[in-house]
Amino acid sequence: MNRRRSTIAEIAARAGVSIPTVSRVLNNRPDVAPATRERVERVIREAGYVRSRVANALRRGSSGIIDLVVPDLDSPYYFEIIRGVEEVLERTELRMALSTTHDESRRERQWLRQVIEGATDGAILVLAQGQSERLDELRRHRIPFVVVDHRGELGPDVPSVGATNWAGGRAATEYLLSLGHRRIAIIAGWPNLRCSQDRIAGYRAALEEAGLPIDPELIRPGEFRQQTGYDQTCALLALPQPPTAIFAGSDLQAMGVYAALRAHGLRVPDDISVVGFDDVPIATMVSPTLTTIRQPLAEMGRMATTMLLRLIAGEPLDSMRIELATSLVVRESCAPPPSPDR
Amino acid sequence: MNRRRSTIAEIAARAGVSIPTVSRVLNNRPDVAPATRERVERVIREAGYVRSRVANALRRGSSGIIDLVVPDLDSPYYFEIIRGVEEVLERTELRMALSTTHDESRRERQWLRQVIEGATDGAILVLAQGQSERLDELRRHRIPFVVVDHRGELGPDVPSVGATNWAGGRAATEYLLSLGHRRIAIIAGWPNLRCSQDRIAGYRAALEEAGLPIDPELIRPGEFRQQTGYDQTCALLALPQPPTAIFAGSDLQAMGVYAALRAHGLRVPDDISVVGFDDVPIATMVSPTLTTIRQPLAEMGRMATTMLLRLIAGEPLDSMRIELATSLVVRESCAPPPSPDR
DNA sequence: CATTTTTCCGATAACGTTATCATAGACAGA
DNA sequence: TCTGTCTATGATAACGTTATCGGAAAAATG
Repeated sequence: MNRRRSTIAEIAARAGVSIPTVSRVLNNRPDVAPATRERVERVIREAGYVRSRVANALRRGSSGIIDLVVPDLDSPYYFEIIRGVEEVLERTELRMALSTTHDESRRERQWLRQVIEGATDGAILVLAQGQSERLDELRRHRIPFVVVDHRGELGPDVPSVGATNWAGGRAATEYLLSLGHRRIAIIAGWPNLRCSQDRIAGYRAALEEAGLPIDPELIRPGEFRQQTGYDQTCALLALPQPPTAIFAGSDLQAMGVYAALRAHGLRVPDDISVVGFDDVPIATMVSPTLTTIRQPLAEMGRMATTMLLRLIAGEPLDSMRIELATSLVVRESCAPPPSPDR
Repeated sequence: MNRRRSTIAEIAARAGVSIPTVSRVLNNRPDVAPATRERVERVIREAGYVRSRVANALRRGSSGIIDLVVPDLDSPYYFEIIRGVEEVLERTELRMALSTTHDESRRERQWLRQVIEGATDGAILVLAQGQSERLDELRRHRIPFVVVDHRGELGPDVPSVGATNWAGGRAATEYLLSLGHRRIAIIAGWPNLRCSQDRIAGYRAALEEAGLPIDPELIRPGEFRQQTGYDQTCALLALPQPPTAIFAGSDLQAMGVYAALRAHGLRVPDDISVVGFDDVPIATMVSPTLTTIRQPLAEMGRMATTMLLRLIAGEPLDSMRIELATSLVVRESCAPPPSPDR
């Protein structure tokens, strides 16, 4: 059929109008006579014309693309966020460009260059530590952006969406305390991550409020991966006085905890209770189903996108930093500690 | 600092050369004197110049973006494919635009319009049924594309990547037969999906080869979701002569099977064996870990991307249709059937 | 030294759209 | 009828690049 991509000029010629008039029709401008509009629209339809976004972008200065940058694609955690972003974006004309940093310094600059070159309308960043110099660079290029769940320190003027980590840490601990647990271990993320610190602080607050001592042996650092859960659980079980409950830093970690406990012949929740963090889909699929602190990840993605859309539109933000509430989701993985006569 | 985005013209003026020369430096053309090149490069660096991809795209006719279209973002299945695509793309200068169809006819046209308007360099499509008219439209617009795991009938001239579903269905069935099972149920996807048909055909082939009768009651259709696994398992258990093994159509479905069996007080694999399909990460996290037919999803994504890159480069494809091998991954969810005296 | 080739660089014209401004005609009010 | 608004349209110039061509030095060749 039509080999080449048809242009606005062809349509204009065929419809017997000028080029700007076609443009006006395409953009639904009011100043076109109804008869003309109809004629042009018919020609457009017949020719199977599709307008070039590129040319549009060049002239208009906005590309219709927003960038979503995540550290990795290896955890359901990120996918939930991606889903939230997509949900909002699919109702707009914007496309989502997805890229990863892998936290390598080699690639650090690369994504930034890609983002800036790409004439993004804006960016949503799910970053690991630091990288605040990168943010400066984005700002210098006047690229609107929102940071999701930044794990480091963030300036007060940086638009960001997070979750109430402190409250989550406290809620999980309080719940375990209410079941009667007195030796509760917490496996966190890297100690230099803000969210880890917050959760540990919440954990300490709950213990202190209950008048219980804090045993540094029961606070274990690590990564948010399965392996960490496994390893640290083994270490905890080797303690002279092992914990009766383990609060993991992520649901993935909790899966590692499950595996380690099974390997030691311990049953959840009869012998030991487990609480996760995140509430990703797996939590409902394992047995026993995992009691966890829900982070509204998809909603964080949605919220960040909504904020970004406002920034792009030039509207002011109600608040620079938004923290969505975490909540305790009780399932089957917790029970009162085994009777002390054991 | 510099408020506006700097252009090639500014660089040219500052370096005392013409605009095309700057362009030549940017594109590493050989016909630039070393001294000039160095001078221009220095100015570029000092000015913090980044070239406009949009203008480049308009002039060159290629946008540097490839589209990845998936039906949904609600299954680890798609994420594995996305990961594979990303792995290849991150080594190139191309960006990935991710969008979903949700299999709604309302959105069907929309993604297509987005893809075509967006001046994509190419597209990778993970589609549900049908939609071959859409493919025609892409072809008409000369947009290179590759289809991943198309679930319907595909013309022989359509570049596509799939998995050996028939072999997978057969391998799973043979494995269960080798353990001594004689009543094996299969839960598949929609009967009109090609992959479902293939797997069922593989299942039948294995049974026939073993000289066993095929009981239509044991072949259950459904979706690839967890709920289907649960529902169909309940139905199977209600049979006068229930199966001793269940071959699920996806790992997610298998999770539903697990849940239903637990609800009926049956143990895996002691009372009943389960095999999944896909081998997504969950398979290793549940207990017992899931024996499954591995589909190399990430590799399918990688392969599709590699093929697309060739198409974009104008190189010929070795083969239009590539099927990657499925393989049986033996874990803990299968055992010989319980002794018949039960 | 004259001639050819090579190397480097600049003028200019695209790419396909939209914004700006100007203008022709229609219509109302005096 | 004249003047002044309003409406619909067209000419033209951008947006920031790259491709094409031509030409001036510089280098190679006779």
